[in-house]
Formats: sequence, structure tokens, C-alpha cells
Amino acid sequence: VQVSSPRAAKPVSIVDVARAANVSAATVSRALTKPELVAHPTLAKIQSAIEQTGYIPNRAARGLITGRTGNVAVVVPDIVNPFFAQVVRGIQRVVRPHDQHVFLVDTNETDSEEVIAIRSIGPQVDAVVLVAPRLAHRRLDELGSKPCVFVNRLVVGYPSVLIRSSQAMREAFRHLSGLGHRRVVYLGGPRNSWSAQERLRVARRMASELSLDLSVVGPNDPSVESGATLADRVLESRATAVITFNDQMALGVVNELQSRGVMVPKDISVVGCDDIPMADTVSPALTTLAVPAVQAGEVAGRAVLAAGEADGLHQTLAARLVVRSSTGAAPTETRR
Amino acid sequence: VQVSSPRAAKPVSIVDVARAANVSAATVSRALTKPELVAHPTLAKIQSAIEQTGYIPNRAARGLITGRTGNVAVVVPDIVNPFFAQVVRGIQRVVRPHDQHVFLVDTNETDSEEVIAIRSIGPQVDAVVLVAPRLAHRRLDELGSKPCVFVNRLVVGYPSVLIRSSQAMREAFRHLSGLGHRRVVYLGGPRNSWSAQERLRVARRMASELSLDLSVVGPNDPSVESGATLADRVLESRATAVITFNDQMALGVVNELQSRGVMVPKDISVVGCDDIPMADTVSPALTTLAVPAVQAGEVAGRAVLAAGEADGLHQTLAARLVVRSSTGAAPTETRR
DNA sequence: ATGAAAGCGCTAACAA
DNA sequence: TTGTTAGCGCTTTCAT
Repeated sequence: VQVSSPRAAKPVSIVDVARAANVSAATVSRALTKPELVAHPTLAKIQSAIEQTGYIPNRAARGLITGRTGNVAVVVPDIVNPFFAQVVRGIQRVVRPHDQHVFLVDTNETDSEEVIAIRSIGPQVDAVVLVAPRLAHRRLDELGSKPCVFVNRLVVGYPSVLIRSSQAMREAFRHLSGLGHRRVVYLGGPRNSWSAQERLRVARRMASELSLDLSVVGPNDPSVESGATLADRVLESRATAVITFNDQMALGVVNELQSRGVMVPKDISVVGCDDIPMADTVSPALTTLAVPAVQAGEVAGRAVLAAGEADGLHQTLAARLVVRSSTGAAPTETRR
Repeated sequence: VQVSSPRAAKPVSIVDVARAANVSAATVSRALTKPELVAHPTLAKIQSAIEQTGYIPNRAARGLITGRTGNVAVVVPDIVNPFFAQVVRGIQRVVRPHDQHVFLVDTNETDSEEVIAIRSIGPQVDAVVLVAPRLAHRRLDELGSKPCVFVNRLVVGYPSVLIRSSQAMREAFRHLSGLGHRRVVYLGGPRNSWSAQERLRVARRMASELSLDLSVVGPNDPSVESGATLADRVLESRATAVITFNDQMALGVVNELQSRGVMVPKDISVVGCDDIPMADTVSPALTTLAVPAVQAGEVAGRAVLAAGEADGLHQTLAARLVVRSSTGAAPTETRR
């Protein structure tokens, strides 16, 4: 009698199935990957053998020979940021039905981590999605030779999913201008973020188009705390409106301003960016440039599935202005 | 002359390195995994050969023979929920220095997805961390035979990381009681969540210990929207305080109540749970049962590294009450 | 339509 | 200390 060892449980392999079905391993393999090449009755035998044995294909072994692993790596600067979490969700949503799994790398905003993690993950994935990587251009080639798609970063020669924020930014400035604001301060994002540079560029352009007086503070850490810290600078700037790189920073300023008795939007208007899930729940509800994060993830996911095709370089999605309650008429007299 | 094909770039393998270093593949392998077994000069030759060729070990192939993949799977119900994102961060933080990678599965609250994803991922990982799985007990064995550690769910025979909320819940009730509240409503979490059941149980016990009048609404979807929807039920209950399963729900009720002119905490006090990053930024800042999410992830991560040891079953971390501004004295007269 | 054999990249005996 | 050989679980010619 065979004693079933409690913790051993060596996984069943393709030859176990083959034995149970009285066929060769090759046939089982075919049944799984090219069923049209195997006779119907055999197929049935194999099917039931698989169920009996509880066989689960080892994709690592398969990948060894086919060259395709069925995995993609997703690299994000901060998984706790709902914006990035939504991108991840989007990617996973389109990729899972194709039976692809996702490796997550949360770099915590450190680009050196990006490189080492990706390199060692490399052989285990078919492609990698880099979401808002902080990585310097010149280090890009350290990533290894896997197909890459970038989200929120433009790299020539690589496919990317970008957010077109100029239209929404223009609307935001028009919105503020229409409310009587003349002097606005922009709180920029992290130094090495492409989208931060892009948004700043766009903000500058739009401000000058509408001849608004724009002052810029940054680069900044894209966090709530950072936003709170910047309240001082906002007050100093004597602006009546502030636009921030992301919603976290916006929430941070709003909160800090209010705790000092400066009312939003009565005294100062605030516009965020991203439209994270919380943005419409806080009070005042945040006026923001809504970025379709999940959708961006989905597009990136599709790009990854077509990996290597490298067509449709640089797909863009539009942000749009969502007006809520954190913006209002500019105060008529000078504050304080 | 060898023409370098642009898109081929077949990855360099261990034999390429061996050739470059004039040694056998086995020696290269040893140099990588048991350097003490190879002579110093050889080590140096190999090292430089590795750098020259840009060799990156294929861990999938390695795993095929060692049985260890160097990967762990992490399964969460909702990656966009900052609580779960923090757990993931915690896991990754302790696991990465050991050069382990994480497969992320976001089930989006559907337990069937949990099972299929985990099964097919199984052979590619050394262990799996199930965070707050909704899965029914009887389906647990469908998970396959990999070592599992559970977070926020108790399963006999498996290691788990649990949150001890009774102390904090007692404090919360005492806090409310001290503020003059007599009638409180509890908004429960999702039906299949172990922690939801646990917290409800604890809430009931503490309420009766302090002879407070507790009514319960639930199970509920653990979201902001759900919280908003439940504002009606809160009002109906005529309670002066509400405790919710998580912070999202709390934020939802607070917001909805305020938009109906019911002031928090003047008219109704609200206590959340988790202490997500936003909880102290909104206004009023949320009084909440702070759950050490990142730390829970770290503990789970360590458990996973020791995978199979199965010791220290059921480690617990304490939640604690954080009093902020969403709770205050109970209104003296009957509302409205 | 199926099987035998070779081999993907790697490590683990076993020899030398 | 190093090389040779075998084989992990799988797919893929090439026969049959």
C-alpha cells in the first residue's frame, strides 16, 4: 500500500496524464494546445484523465520551449496611489481573459529598483508595461530586450499610452478665467516624471494663451503631505487659484488651507488631476482633470497582447475637466 | 561577418557564458548559486563573462529543476482599495530583498476568478498569499497544493495574519459612549468576508458589554457608493453614531449625510475602519479603527518566505482607535 | 492520428 | 575544483 505523504504532493505532470489516458505525452500536449490535431475519442480520454489526476500545465516548462511565458510585468511607482492601481486593474482586465498573468513591481518611486527588478523578471515575461517610469532616458537600455509599452511616458521607438491633457487644461484655465481668476499657481509633480513635465508645459502654454499670471512651484513629491506643505507657498503666491499635478496634492492643499481658515473655493479655488475615486467624495468635491486610468490600462494591456507588433505607437486618451465644488468665483478684494 | 538581426536578440544562456569563460555550464551555475565551491580566479573569469554577454539567469528554467520558482502570488479582492494596496506593498517590501517576485491577482471581488487564476498560476509560484479571500470554505481545496498564507481570514490548518480588533472596537464604543451616544448603527461589510463577520461579532459583543443600543445593516458592498446609499438607513435608525466596516463606506455616509444637511459630527458621529491614507485628509478627518495594513503585509511576507514551516499559525496585529474629528458629543435633543 | 526522440535553460549527482 | 551526464515538464520535428 502506498502511504500518501502529507506534505509531499509532487505535482502531476503531463506524463502522469498520458499514462492515465494510455497515450503518449506528445498527444496530451497536442490535445491541450492544438486539439484539432487529435481524434475525438482520444480527446475525451485525455480530458477525463486530466480531471481525474487534477493536472495543471506547468507554464514555466512550456515557456522554456515555446519562448512565450504567458506573463507580463507591470511596473508602477506607487501601487497605493489609486491612479496607478486603476491602471493595473485595466491591464489585468484585458490580459486575464487571454490567460496572461501579471507580475507587479512597485518601485516606491525609486528608479534603481525599477531596473534590477525588471532585469531579473525579464526572462519570465513576454512583455513589460512601464507606468510613469522615472527612469532616465540613458538607462532605458538596461531594461533588457523585452517588448515594452509605456504608460504616461513618451519614449521614441516604443509604443506608449499617453494622456492628452492640453484640451482639458485649456478648459480648466478657461473655467478659472471665467470665474474671474487672474493669478494662478501650479504645483508640479515629481522631477523625473514625464507626465509632470508635459502637464507643466501645457499649463504654461494655456496660461499664456489666456494671459493668466502663472507661477510654478516644483518639482514636488506627488503626495497629500507634500500638498499640505505647499499651502504656504500657495498663500505667498497671492494666487486665487491653484492647479496641482495630482489629486493627492490637491487634497493636501485643500485640507491644509481650510485648517488655517482659508476657505475653498471661497478664498482659493483648487483644481486637481486624475480624478481618483475619492475626488468626488471629499468636501468640497474636487474639480479635477479626469484621466481615464482604467482605460489607459486597458489600452496598454491590448498593446502588450499584440507585443512586438509595435504598431500604433503612441496611442492617446483625452483627459477632461470635471467641474465640482473646489472651484468658484475669485474673491473680489485682495485676500486678507 | 555576423549580421545582427534587429528584432531577434535571442537571450544569452548559461552555455554562452560558459563558452565565453572557457569553463563548463555547470561551473557557471555553481558560480551563481554556490560561489564558495568555485576557485577565485575562475569566479572572476565567469563574472566578467557574465558582464560581457549581459547574461540574466532564467529563473523559470532554474525552478524546473530546483522546485523553487522565486515567485509568490498575492490575491486581493480589489487592488484599487488602498488598504489592499498597502498589504501588497508590505508583502513586496519584505519579499523583494530575498529576490522574490510577486504575481498579482486582482479578483475584483469575484471568488470564481480567485480559483481559476490561482490554479493556473500555481506551478509558477512557491506560495500564495490570499488577502481577505471571499472564497467559501469548501472550495478551499480547489486552490491546489501550494503553501498558502491568509491575511484577514482564519482558516484552520493554515497560517494567517489576523487583525485583533476587539480592543480597538471596545475603545470606539467607549469613546462614543463617553460622548453620550446610546444608539449606534453598524454598517457591515461584504457577505463572504471573514473580517466583516469578525468585526460584526466584536461590535455586537462590545455594544452589549457597554449596554449600547446597536442596530446592524448589512451585508454591504464595501464601497463609497454603498456608504452613500446607506445614509437613508442610518437616518431611519435614529442612531446618533455609526460605525462602518471600512473607511470607504464611512466617507460615503459622511458625504451623503452632509449633502443632506446632516452635520458630522454635530448631528451624527461616524467611525470608520482601516485608516486608509485619505482618512486624515478629508474633513472632517475620520475617526477610525487603524489597521496596520503595510505591517500585515510584511508579516505575511515573512510567513511566505518561511513557506511550509507552517509555524506561528495565526499571527495577530492589533488595530487601534484613532480619534479625529468625525466623532463628537451626541446631540442632546432628538434630531430634527 | 499518434509515438519516439530531441532539446529548451538550468542544476544535481557523480566522476575525475 | 571542475566537467560529464542526466533529467526537470514540456513542445516539436520527424517518423509511422
